[in-house]
Amino acid sequence: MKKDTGKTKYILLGLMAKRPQTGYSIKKSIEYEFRHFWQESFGQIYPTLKILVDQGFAETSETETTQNGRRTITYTITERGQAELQRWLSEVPDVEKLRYEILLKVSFGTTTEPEIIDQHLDAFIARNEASLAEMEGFLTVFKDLEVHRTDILGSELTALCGKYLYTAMKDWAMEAKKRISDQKELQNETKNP
Amino acid sequence: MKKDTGKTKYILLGLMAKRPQTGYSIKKSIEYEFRHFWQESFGQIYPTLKILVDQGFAETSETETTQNGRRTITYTITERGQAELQRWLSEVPDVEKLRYEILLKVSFGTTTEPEIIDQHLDAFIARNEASLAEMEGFLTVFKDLEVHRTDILGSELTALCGKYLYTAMKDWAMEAKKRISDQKELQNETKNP
DNA sequence: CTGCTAATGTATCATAATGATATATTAGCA
DNA sequence: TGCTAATATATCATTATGATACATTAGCAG
Repeated sequence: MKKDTGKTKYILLGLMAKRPQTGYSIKKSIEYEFRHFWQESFGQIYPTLKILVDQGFAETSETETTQNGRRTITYTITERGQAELQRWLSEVPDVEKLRYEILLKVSFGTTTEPEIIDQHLDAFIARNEASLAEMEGFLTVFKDLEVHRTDILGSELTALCGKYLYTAMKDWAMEAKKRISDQKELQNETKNP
Repeated sequence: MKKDTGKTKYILLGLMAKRPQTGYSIKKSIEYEFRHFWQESFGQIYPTLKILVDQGFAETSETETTQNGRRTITYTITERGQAELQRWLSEVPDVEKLRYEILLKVSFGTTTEPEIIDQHLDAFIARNEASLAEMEGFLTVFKDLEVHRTDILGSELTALCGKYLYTAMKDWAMEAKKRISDQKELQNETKNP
């Protein structure tokens, strides 16, 4: 009987609050704006949309065939859905969950395989620099838009978070490389005095 | 037939490579050292340990009753397990997965509920400051240890990553608070000129 | 105008991960 | 003596992930 949906429910409601959405457009929106901090799969999105309708938080304007002839189901948030979104917003957010595989490798491999770890760190730095550039691109776009447009502040703060995060991770990786190479030198000195 | 175990397998192997472990000690080790960047549940650990034995990557020295009389199963990494660990170490690590619920709330709520978001950000800052202090505590301990001990470099780099991360997140949240309050002021000015 | 690929769209499934809970023993402490 | 916390193994329902299947259409190259 207890049909709940974890956190997926709320990102769907939040996106529907901006405009009606299809399952596909929700997936694309998350990939575009939240990819770096949140991810959802079709396997979560479609079933959750159905549950939201069951619970009265969303409505379908099922246009079996759109102007193009392609079958689409558009979901719109209801008033109850709006209320549910507000209720969730006022709750204290959960502690964030991270899974940094590179950290496991660094931790387990620095002493045995310093060269490999060094390569991983190089790739990690490149990846973080790319993300950083993406975030700065967003921020430039937002800055160019009208100052008084309040509806973009949310997106701006998301990009800003990315900027801080990716800068920090890049800096960490550079420092890590240095410490690993320092250690290697130290070991060489002890061997060949 | 295809019995795989995702990433859980490798953190278990990595920890077993340091010393033989029980399921419980693995859980505690992860909570102690990797909590901030990786988490595993008993629901993953115990079944995975069995699979590792099946696959020949670990061995049990099943002491049905230890010195204390409590039943424990100690798992030791095998040579095959060591090889598997090395194989994984040399693979390019996956892109990290994050789930920052606060970011969703900030994104969906800044304009409609600025006061609530401000409170969430305060709590977020406090939480990140606490984690930062924890990381700095670790780093102090490591610095006090012998310089030539290479086996702690991994742990040190983990803590350092935390230091960078939590500093960045704290700074972001402070900046976010400022921008939200700036926006509120702007709105008030337009209302009462 | 034909054929190819990419994008849009809905949907499911096996696998993996989470969180809670059950069970039992022992250590420490008031 | 009785309480709570820690140690230890284990399972289960719920959630989440990643891959795949299927169908249509838009755009483009030959």
